[in-house]
Amino acid sequence: MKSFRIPEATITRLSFYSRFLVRLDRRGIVTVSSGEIAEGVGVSPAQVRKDLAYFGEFGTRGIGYNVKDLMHYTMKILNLNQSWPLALAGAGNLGTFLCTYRNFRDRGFIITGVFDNDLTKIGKKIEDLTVQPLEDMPGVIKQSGINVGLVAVPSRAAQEVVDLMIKSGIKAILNFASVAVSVPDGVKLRNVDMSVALEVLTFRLASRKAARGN
Amino acid sequence: MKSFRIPEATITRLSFYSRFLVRLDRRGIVTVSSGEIAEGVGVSPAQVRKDLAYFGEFGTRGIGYNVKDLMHYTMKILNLNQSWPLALAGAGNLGTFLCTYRNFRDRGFIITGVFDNDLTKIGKKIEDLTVQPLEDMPGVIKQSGINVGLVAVPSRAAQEVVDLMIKSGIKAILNFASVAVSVPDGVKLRNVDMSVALEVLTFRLASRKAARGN
DNA sequence: GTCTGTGAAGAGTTTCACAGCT
DNA sequence: AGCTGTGAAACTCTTCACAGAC
Repeated sequence: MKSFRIPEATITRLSFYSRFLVRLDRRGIVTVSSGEIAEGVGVSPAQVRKDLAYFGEFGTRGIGYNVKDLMHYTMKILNLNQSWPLALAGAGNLGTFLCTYRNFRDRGFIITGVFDNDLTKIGKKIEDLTVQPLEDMPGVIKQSGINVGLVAVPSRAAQEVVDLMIKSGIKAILNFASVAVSVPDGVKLRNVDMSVALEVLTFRLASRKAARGN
Repeated sequence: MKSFRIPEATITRLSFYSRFLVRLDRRGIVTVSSGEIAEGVGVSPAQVRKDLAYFGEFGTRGIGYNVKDLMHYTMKILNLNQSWPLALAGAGNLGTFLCTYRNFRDRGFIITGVFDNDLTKIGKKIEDLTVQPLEDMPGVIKQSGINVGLVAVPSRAAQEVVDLMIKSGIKAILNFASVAVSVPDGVKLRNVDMSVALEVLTFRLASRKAARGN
């Protein structure tokens, strides 16, 4: 544990390394080299070593890394050795899907409350959850000590919901609405927009004739 | 139109600029400055100007940019002045959600075929689509001239489905499975993993006590 | 005065290449 | 011999700051 500001990209890759190590561990593999990790997640071996070096010395020269140990280290760095309760605003198609999304549960993210202000949705059962009125959200967040919120409401309602979450004590927000929302200092925010990813893809696709590959 | 290799990040931002401009245009706003765009999408004004400069000179000094014109330019750069048919593999929770995802349609991405090899899913109606057997996918892709594929199958099946798509003539793939898949040169690939975004968030959340904010 | 377009400086990230340990 | 950990070099991306156009 040494450095100060760790690159965003390093954290993202750490998350991939961690998943890859879980898979190796399940297959009973004991030792792995930076080259094998690199191969498995699609980066360079030096990158893997540099990324890990931000957090300590986890390997053995001449040998590589112990899979179980490194898996635990990466999980610990990402704070995945605990489970994270989540508050979800929005019970439409996206919200409903997120409740069923296994990747969240597999990594310790548990949706604990679903909220909407649409009367036709309140009371609806999604998996083992019941959609609650939005005005109950602050109480539930405070009572359950939830720190992380998911915003899956229409764009026009996003800022309002974000404000309400922050007032309720939420410290980090994953925003699925395709609009920039503002948060005060100290609150972490990330946006996820699946169609942005598609647009990058179609841009590259069409420019492949003009410029060279990729 | 001048530069050669345009940064990934520039394309991503262009996609945000484009959305923001659509919104301005709907509100009847005629002119916008780089500063206002910057404010609206959360980047610096110089960044906005640099990004646009990769593709040409779209503004007027002393005035700013014409909203309608710049909107059209950005759409054209991203190849969104056409509609893109998509092939979707996987009709589970994620696949079903993607069929209903309005952000895709709004930007011209139309899911044209849904495929699965689960007999309990084949024949199921999702919106106006019917789930077809996976073995029919190559035929549909070729016949409809589909270039872009969405992979929403379980991780273990991802590589197999990707290979099938490529054999069928798909040139770009958006992979939602949380596993690295490999594609030959010339095929574009992007991965989307919503829980990675959450993990970056929880990392920052927990390290805020140790280091300084964000 | 306002705001764009851009070369140059600055900051940040990745790759190289090798010393050092097993 | 094999593989990690790491300074230094190379590269990429962002910000600065100002000339030029309105």
